Amino acid sequence: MEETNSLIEQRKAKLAALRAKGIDPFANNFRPTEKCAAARAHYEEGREVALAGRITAHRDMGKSQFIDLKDQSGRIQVYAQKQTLGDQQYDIFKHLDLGDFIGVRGTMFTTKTGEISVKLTSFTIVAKALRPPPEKWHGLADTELRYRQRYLDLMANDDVRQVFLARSRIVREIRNFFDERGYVEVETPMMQAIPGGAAAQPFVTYHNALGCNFYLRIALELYLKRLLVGGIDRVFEIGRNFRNEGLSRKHNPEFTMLEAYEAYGDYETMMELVQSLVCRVAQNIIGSLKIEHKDAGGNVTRVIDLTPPWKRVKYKDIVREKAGADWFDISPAERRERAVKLGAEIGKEYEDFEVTGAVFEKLIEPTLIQPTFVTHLLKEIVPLAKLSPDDPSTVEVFECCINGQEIAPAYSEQNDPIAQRDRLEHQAGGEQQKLDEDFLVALEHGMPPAGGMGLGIDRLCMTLLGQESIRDVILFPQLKPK
RNA sequence: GGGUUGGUAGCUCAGUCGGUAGAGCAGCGGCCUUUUAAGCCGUUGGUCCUGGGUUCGAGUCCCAGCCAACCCA
Repeated sequence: MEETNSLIEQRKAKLAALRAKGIDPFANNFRPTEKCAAARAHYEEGREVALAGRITAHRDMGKSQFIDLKDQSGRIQVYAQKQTLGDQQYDIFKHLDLGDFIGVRGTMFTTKTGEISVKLTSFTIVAKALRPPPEKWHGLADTELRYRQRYLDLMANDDVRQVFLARSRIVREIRNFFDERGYVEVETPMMQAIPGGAAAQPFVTYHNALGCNFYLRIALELYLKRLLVGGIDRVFEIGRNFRNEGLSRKHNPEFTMLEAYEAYGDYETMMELVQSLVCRVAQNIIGSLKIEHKDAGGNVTRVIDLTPPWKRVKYKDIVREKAGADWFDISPAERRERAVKLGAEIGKEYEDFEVTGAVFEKLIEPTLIQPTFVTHLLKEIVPLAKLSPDDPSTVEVFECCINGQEIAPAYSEQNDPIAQRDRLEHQAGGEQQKLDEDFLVALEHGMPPAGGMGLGIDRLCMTLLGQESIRDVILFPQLKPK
């Protein structure tokens, strides 16, 4: 059913009136010569310009009109006089609506209040808007409308638009970084018969012609390692992962992951890489290594200082610090009891290492606001990494935490096919179909030793752009269909 | 899954103790040829999220549901 109201009816009537005058309200015959921001930047009294954009404000002075014209680059004021346009054209111009797209030709001048403007000589309606735009001063505030109809959010809220333009620049800068380091960007399957590389619930879909189920990928890892086997020594991918889990301020079911693998590197190589990457992006895109996060009132709530070198701490050490120096010496039952006492939620089915993991997640991770590499996690947590030679209960791994969130895990990749099979079989717990046999075959053909890392692009953007919700760095976050 | 808060005009929001549904912006008409959240005068516009209930009477109180944000799991 088509929803309607009197404002839409009025605009449709205007549309019909324009057509009755022989005007095409959706004419595609206007070619702007420059953007609004460029026109303002290259001001020259009397210079002729042709600009196109949306009408975002309208000030009626009787025999003259002011409008604000806005395109992707910014806004510029357009001034129309009855005298220069003639009665007919002036009347049409006067009855344009907020939200309409028009093309304008005119000459540049400065008003007596000092605003660079365009004195209109002619205009073309290129897209009539049939619905009114959001309120000009307060913008669009309703979160549900902002997410469901993001185009309204982008048109009304300039700070929102800036966030997404910055996200685009961040991703481009990441690509430049890897390109300069000789990495090859690839694309691997999103639909996988066996979803591997992480512990997460996948989404299932069905392929009609092949007659079988596929899973949407939960990680990029196993395919990128196949490429190491194939001889692509430095490889990365930026792409969507899908995890069938709850939604929250920090979780969207589909999210963007960066993974990178470098042959003959290890987790230390990756540590340097993550630190350099994040610092470079911050410096070049945000313009600073000190990132301010603000509350709704604009007060600075915390400052994240990315200045290297970042703090390093071993997982066991930081756990001992918060959970007791004897944490790893007491019995699993005692650990469980103490974890509960410390306020961690412990599921009945949790294994011993998961109890420690819960303590880390609940008590430690949220406190790691400044960038910190937590290294040498327990081997059970990361089955695809190499064991540490000096403590084989841990692996050569780090988890990079910033802003109280994990944003980048990395490790020295396990390339011993027999050890890898043992670890994966142990993790699968006898469920043979969960084993990606082809990945193990690939390893048996020989994979060079390598360092690998993953980095959540959405969370990096939250951190760098001062956003407290993942929905504010994803253009169309998942919502329940209405 | 649990808790808290919210859903009123196209948008941003008021709505008192249960008693005729309000403002600003936007729209429409009028005045104004350098305004800029333009101004002034007039004016249109409502499934008060949905469905029940209580009541002489419900935007308001009660119950159930839907959607969202936040917190917790």
